[in-house]
Parts: sequence; C-alpha cells; structure tokens
Amino acid sequence: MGHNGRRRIPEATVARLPLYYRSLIDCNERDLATVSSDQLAELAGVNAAKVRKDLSYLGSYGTRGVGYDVEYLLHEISRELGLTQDWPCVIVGAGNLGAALANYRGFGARGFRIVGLVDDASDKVGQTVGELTVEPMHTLANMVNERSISIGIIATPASAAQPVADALISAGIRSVLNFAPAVISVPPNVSVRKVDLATELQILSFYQLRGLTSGPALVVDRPA
Amino acid sequence: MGHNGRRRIPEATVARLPLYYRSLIDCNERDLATVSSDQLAELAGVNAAKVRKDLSYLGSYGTRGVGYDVEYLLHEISRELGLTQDWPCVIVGAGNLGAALANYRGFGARGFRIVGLVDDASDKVGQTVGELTVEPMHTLANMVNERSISIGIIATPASAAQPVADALISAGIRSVLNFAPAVISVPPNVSVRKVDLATELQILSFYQLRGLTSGPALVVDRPA
DNA sequence: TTCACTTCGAGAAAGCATTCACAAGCTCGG
DNA sequence: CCGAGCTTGTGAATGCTTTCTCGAAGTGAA
Repeated sequence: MGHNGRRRIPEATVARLPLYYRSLIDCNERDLATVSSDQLAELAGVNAAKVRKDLSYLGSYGTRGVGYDVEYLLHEISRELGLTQDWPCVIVGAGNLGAALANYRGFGARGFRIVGLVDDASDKVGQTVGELTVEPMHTLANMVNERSISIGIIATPASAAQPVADALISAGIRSVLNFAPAVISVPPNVSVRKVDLATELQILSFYQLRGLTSGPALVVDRPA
Repeated sequence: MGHNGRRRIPEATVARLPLYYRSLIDCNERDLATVSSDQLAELAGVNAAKVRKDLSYLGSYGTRGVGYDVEYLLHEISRELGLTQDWPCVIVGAGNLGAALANYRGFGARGFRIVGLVDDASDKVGQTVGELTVEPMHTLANMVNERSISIGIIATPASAAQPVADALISAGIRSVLNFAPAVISVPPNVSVRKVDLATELQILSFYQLRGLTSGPALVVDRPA
C-alpha cells in the first residue's frame, strides 16, 4: 500500500473530490457495492488515471482486481471534505440572487445550512424569505458568534462586495463564497471562492466565437 | 515587438480575460487613460507577471515605460471575448434559481441577454418572470432558431440536467452553462461550463477544516 | 543629448497537473 | 493450487502554467 500517511493533497485534486463524492452517492443509490476507477471516471466526467491518482492521495482505499468499496470511499471522502459536520452559513444580500440561494434546497441538504440572511436596505429588513427573516447588517457579528457561522456568502452588487467581505472577516468568518462580480481582497488566513456568471458566459463566448470548445472536450476513454 | 500574429491563447489565460475586462472597465470609469501591469494586477487580484504574460498572448498592446492604454486594451479584449456582439441566451428551468437568473441585471448588461425561459412543469408555463414568460419545453427548438439563441443555461434539478442538455444540443446550441449539480456529457463540439454551489462550499470546508486557505492566498488589504 | 527611472515583452527556469505504463495484488474457475 | 483476467497504485514522462529575469523601449528633467 505504498506509504501514505499525511500527504499534501493538490488543489486540483481537492476541487475534484466533491465530484467524486456526488458520483459515489449515485452509486450508493443504485446499490452498487464497489466501483472501479473506470466507472467512477465516467460518472465524474474525468478519466480513470486521474481518479486513481486523486484517490491515491487520500490513501490506498481500493482493492486491486475489484475496485473501491462505495460505502467506505464515500465515508473517507466525506471525512476529508468535512461533510460529517455541520457548516452554518450566512448570506449577505437579500436581492434576487440572495433570496434564491436562501431557498435553494440542494446544498442545504449536504450539511451547509443557511442560518442567517442579512441586508442593510431598510425595505428588505424584516421580510421573510423561505424560513428566514432578513436581519440588518449590524447584527452580523453577533449572529456569527451565536449561531457558530463559519461560511459567509456574498450575494450583493459588486460595489458592496468589499465592505461586506471586510464585515464578514471582522465578524470572524474565514471562508467566503463570493457571487458578486468583483475581486475582493482578504488577509492570507481567509479563503475565498468565487462564482461569476458573467465570467463563465464570456469564456463560453470566447470559444464559440472561434468554433473551439473549452476543456478536454468529452470523456471518451480510449485504450491506446 | 516579438512576432505575434495568431497565437493559441492558453485556457488559463482565457479564464482570466474576463477579469481583466472588468478591471479595465473600472479604470475607464475612473477616467484613467493608461494602466500598468502592476495596477491591473492589483485590480484583478493576480500578479503582474501573469498580467503581462496573458496580455502578450493577445499582442503587444502595451507601451514600455507607460503601461497599457485603457480604452484600446478594453476594445481588444472585448473583441477577443466576443463582447462586441450579442449573445442571446435561454434559461431552462424556472425554479428559484432560474427565476433569479432571469431577473439578474448584471450580466444582461454585457451582451448576454436572456431571451427565453423554458420549463416543462405545467404550473410554471405561462407565468411571467421579469419581462419573460415561461414557455413549454417543446418550443425550445423553434425558439433557438427564431431568436438566434447561442447559449443555453441549465437551471434545473440534477435529474433533469442530462435530458435538458440533450434537448439544447439537438436544438443547435453549442455552448452550455450548467447550474445543476450533475455532470452532463455532450459531443465534442459543444462547450460546457459548470457552476456548482455545493462543490464550492465543499472546497471551502476542506480548507477550513485544516486551517489552510485555498488559492494563492494573495492580497494584503487589511480590514479592521 | 544624456541620465535616471519606469514598464513591457518574452525566453528560460521552476512548479504543478495530467497522462502513461506497468508491476503488484486480488478474485475466480477449474 | 495455478493461471487467466481484472484493477489498483505509483514512478516516470509529458505537458501546461506560473514565476523569474533582464534586455529593450519608452518618459521627463536638466
């Protein structure tokens, strides 16, 4: 089993773990007991070599000649991703997007519960969105503390993104998901991930313009 | 000035062009005539060497000792990204997310107009969302044709994503933006980009769990 | 003009990520 | 128990991205 122990997991691999996680849930629902790297690759839309390399960073969880035990691997990946615990989130910005995210059952299901919705527009405060009530911005620090919030989601216009990020960080948040079309700067102990619709559309238009496609086209696993 | 001409632009660079584009718009609004790679780097949240390398793939648009002409560079990047033309989009799925996206002024502004909203739930069809009326799924092919739609946005539950993708593709769409938490497979002449909230949150939780940060953790600016 | 200073462009080096290729390890039929 | 047939795990090879470095080219002052 090689040597394993505490290896550093490459960023690119981390970014794919959620993909494997989802694929394994599929397998589980179909009552598959084991899955090969080939099958998992097809489900996750990557190639088999990558699956094996990625999973090898977690440890030697497969069995040669057989594949990976679905339940076991699922458990290990959950653990690595921290999905065995709860991650309360706050959304800042109760506009279209913020409200849609607050209602969005689909990631709430997986341990990321939205426990607060904040906006500083006085006409929004007090409104209810799903099961949440919009609270004013100045309650943020208390809220983060009392509800043990660990993730902040920015769903404001671009101009508000930086001040909101600063507020989240000074409230103690160290993980931020930014939907605003703006770069935010944060101290080095804070993680930011961004989701930017305009960017994605622009990338699509770049490739469409020249009749090319982005990414490694499709998964057609060819034995050389 | 090197040799330039028609160079292949690396994927990583393409993914950053929208960032530069946005940063340049900022510059323009602040009436800056020129911008250095250092300044642009700060605005875009990357480092200066990367900015220069990236821009050099487009051509030698800078002036040594001065920097880049904001208007000119803006124009060139617009052209590369295809933002000088219109890209009509259709959204499939008029649930929370689909409706929010349909209303989302912010990417509509930049040439990506939503000209169709489709859902096959009979209770959704006929509803109005913003300026759009929800139309039934079977009108998709006609709609794509008549409204010259070039980009399809999938905002359905995971289970519907693949059939919807198939429908979009057989309607002639070659660029797809997928918000559903599912891998979709497409023929090699179609581009897919995905936006997955659950994935992003899981990546954040991975790093938070071990007190690490994702990405180059760059940027210094300090909040309180 | 010359000098001090600035900034780009791009080759070269370094660092990551992906893919290849195959030995090692497992199962199963006989 | 043995050999055939799978499938993993991983070093090595390849390819892509980022970073380093520095010559070339521009500015403005004297």
